[in-house]
Amino acid sequence: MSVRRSLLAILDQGPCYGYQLRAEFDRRTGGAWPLNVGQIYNTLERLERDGLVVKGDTDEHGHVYYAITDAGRADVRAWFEEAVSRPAARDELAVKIALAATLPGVEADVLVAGEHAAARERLSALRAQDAADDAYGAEALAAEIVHEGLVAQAEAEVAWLGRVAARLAQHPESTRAVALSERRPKRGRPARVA
Amino acid sequence: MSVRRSLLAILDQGPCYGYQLRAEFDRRTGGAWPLNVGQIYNTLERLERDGLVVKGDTDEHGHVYYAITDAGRADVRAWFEEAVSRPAARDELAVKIALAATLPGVEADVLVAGEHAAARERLSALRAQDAADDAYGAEALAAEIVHEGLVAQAEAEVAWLGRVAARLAQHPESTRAVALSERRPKRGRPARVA
DNA sequence: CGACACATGTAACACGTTACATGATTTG
DNA sequence: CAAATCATGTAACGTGTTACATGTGTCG
Repeated sequence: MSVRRSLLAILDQGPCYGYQLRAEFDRRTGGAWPLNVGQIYNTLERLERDGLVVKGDTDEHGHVYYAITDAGRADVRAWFEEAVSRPAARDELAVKIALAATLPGVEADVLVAGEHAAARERLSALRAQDAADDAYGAEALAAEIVHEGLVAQAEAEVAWLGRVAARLAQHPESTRAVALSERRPKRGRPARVA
Repeated sequence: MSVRRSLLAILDQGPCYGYQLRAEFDRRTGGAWPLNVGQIYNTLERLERDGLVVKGDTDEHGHVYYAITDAGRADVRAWFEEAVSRPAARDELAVKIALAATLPGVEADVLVAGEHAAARERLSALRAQDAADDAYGAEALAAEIVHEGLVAQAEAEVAWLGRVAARLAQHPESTRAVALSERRPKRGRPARVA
């Protein structure tokens, strides 16, 4: 949903053609998450199908411009007005760690140590690189915002993994991993209620 | 990729039937990210198609068991051995904030304030709830690990959004938002190189 | 000329997600 | 009995992602 909404938000500034959209997206998000061009055209087709943009004419250079519609504008406004829903997606790392800690036969401590090291390395790499590479003004601001976000997330991850490692060290595997449950219809956690 | 791998990791403990897999996944991930049952059967089909599991016979209760194959075991081992790739996905919040900060006409300060408030609320809610509800032993451990991860992430998000808000307050919109670029083939960021 | 960036597009696929249909069994 | 849970499955869809085909223009 992120790419789709982003393209729409950019188109809210005025008609754009495909390649231009990628450039705009890239410079406005600091170049993290590079976007495959093919996806732009794909997404534009779907946006048109849904009535959020319309395909305009081709200009003298052969550029095919797309323009946002009223419905599209409404969608953008809604996106910017509502807060994003969190935690949106299953976090692969969290899921993996949780499973590793509870599945017998998995060396959770080793696994966590590995992830911890990897996280620390990512953090170092992030800190080493200058956020505002060659950018100026607003583009530099965007790059810095994104960069700071990535750093904050990496820091949190490192701290969390450290705590997990400590926790696991206290519990021997035999008291932490648990085999598959036998059928136990009512026992165990009751059904989730809203 | 997270669900698929998780189911495979559970099946590595022994044959399971669909409903059982959901229960195992749920209790081993602390009940965050509840999993739709339909998805289990879906995923099992795809895993079988890829030769990572095989569909076994039906037992006396009508339960259809699936068993992992050697290829499946190799896949699980690889998952547990390699560190997850990060930052994996485009972070919707980061993308949204970055775009809001650079697109003219978007009240980025208001938007960030809203997200900041929402993030603080999420953090409060997380802190209010007891991680290990009614769980015991290993299941409680899993729930706590996941819970701590969510808290750490929420804390990082709150701190980051606070910094972003401060940053935006220093820059008036006129110096931060930037209109769509005119065609500038060579100027601007050079093409990404590996 | 040859390489490369610019530019548009198509086709296929992966994973995740939900809605729905169906039936057996349990339990208040 | 009725409602809820257990259980299996199907069909459809959404976004994201990649690989590929194709052509123009530019520059060393």
